[in-house]
Amino acid sequence: MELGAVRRARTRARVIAGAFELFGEEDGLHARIEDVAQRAGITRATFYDHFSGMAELRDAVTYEVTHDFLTAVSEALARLPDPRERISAAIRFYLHRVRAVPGWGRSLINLSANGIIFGAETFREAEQTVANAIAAGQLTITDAALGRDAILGTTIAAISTMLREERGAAYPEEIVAVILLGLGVRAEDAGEIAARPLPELIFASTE
Amino acid sequence: MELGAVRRARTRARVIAGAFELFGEEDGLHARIEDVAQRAGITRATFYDHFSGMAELRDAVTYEVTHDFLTAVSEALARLPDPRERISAAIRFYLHRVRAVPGWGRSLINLSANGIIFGAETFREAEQTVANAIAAGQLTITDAALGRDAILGTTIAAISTMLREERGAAYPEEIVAVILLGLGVRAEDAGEIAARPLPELIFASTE
DNA sequence: ATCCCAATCTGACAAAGTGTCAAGTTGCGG
DNA sequence: CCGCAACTTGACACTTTGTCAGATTGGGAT
Repeated sequence: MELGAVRRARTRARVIAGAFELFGEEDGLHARIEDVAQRAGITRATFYDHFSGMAELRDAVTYEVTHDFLTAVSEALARLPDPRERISAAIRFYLHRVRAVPGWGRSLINLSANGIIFGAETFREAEQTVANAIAAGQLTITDAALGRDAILGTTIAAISTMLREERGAAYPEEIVAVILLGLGVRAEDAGEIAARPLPELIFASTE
Repeated sequence: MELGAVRRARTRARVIAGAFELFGEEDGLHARIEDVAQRAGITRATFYDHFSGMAELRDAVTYEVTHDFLTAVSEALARLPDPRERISAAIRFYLHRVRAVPGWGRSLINLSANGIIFGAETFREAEQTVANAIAAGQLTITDAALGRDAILGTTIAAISTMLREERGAAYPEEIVAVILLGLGVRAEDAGEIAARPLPELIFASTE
């Protein structure tokens, strides 16, 4: 191990964890470097020893906060043979997590500079899954980008709604049913798929 | 007329028009007060004589830029008896305008602090229209907020996509068909409604 | 135990942007 | 062509960002 590397890593982790909290609070958009440093118990100078500025911090927090979740989701989805069920499960994982950890959702929304919560990776994955479902003849639409827009757009709107107003516990399943139906899944299948038990989600312990 | 009011109004209009241009450009998010003032051909001091700051300017531009369009849309929709067709036409008005005037779409996206392009007014209208369609027995969903999320979320994703990648001229109609189908419009109706000729859109001449 | 060196702290600085103000100039409306 | 409001000029205080030199601290190798 490099000299002082553990201390450095610990500090970095404290900064990211603190910033994540901050971004998830009311008015988290307007957090200043000073606030972030104070929350982490360090000085501004030290902050700049770890990050070049706010943009880099945002990227780091985004990565740290989504990476475990995203890989866990990816792995869980990989075990589902039906593309339609993969779509369903992905959306429900997101929405259930937002329901369970509202600060996570708020942080995500605040982190996204211009409303695009989902990174390029998620973007491509969603489109790919839709393409697979199309290839399997499960959908009536023929444009994967169209399906991706419906999925991600509706999901982010649902997240925003769940954070703003009280929605029932069944909201994620209802959202999924509407999306699947829109993509052309047969009506009698859409509801059933949306209600299937979710596979277990195992997070990599970064401890 | 008050003393000097016309000059004042003209200056204000120049500021708003210039800021609108600026917001629609690449990197329009980071426009400074100085830039806005320069574009309008005035000094910073004069800017502050009209607006308290960036937030108020953003509000003013948002209002100015959407109000005519929104009222025109509202009026055009009012003449459509079928709630499903009102949903369809509203979405298509937005998407076609973005296609015709990309700067308008970029400005809207940049103006929205956190991705919520649509103001509270539009929010309520969308939900109300969905509620009407539900009451008319045209949809299978029963939750108007759900329909609103699907409509607005998918629409904003589609706008974002149209500004980023090249999409065919038929994209708006395809988007509408997916949304209507998702809400539970019968498959044979969804496509037909999405393709109906749009009513004329008459803007109030603010000249 | 203790020594080394990277990590952190202290305190200061320059630069950029915001918001305000007083005093002077300009141009529209009567 | 007069008066008043709109605008300009030039300056200032304040906040936030980003950097830096020098002092201090703490983890890990010996």
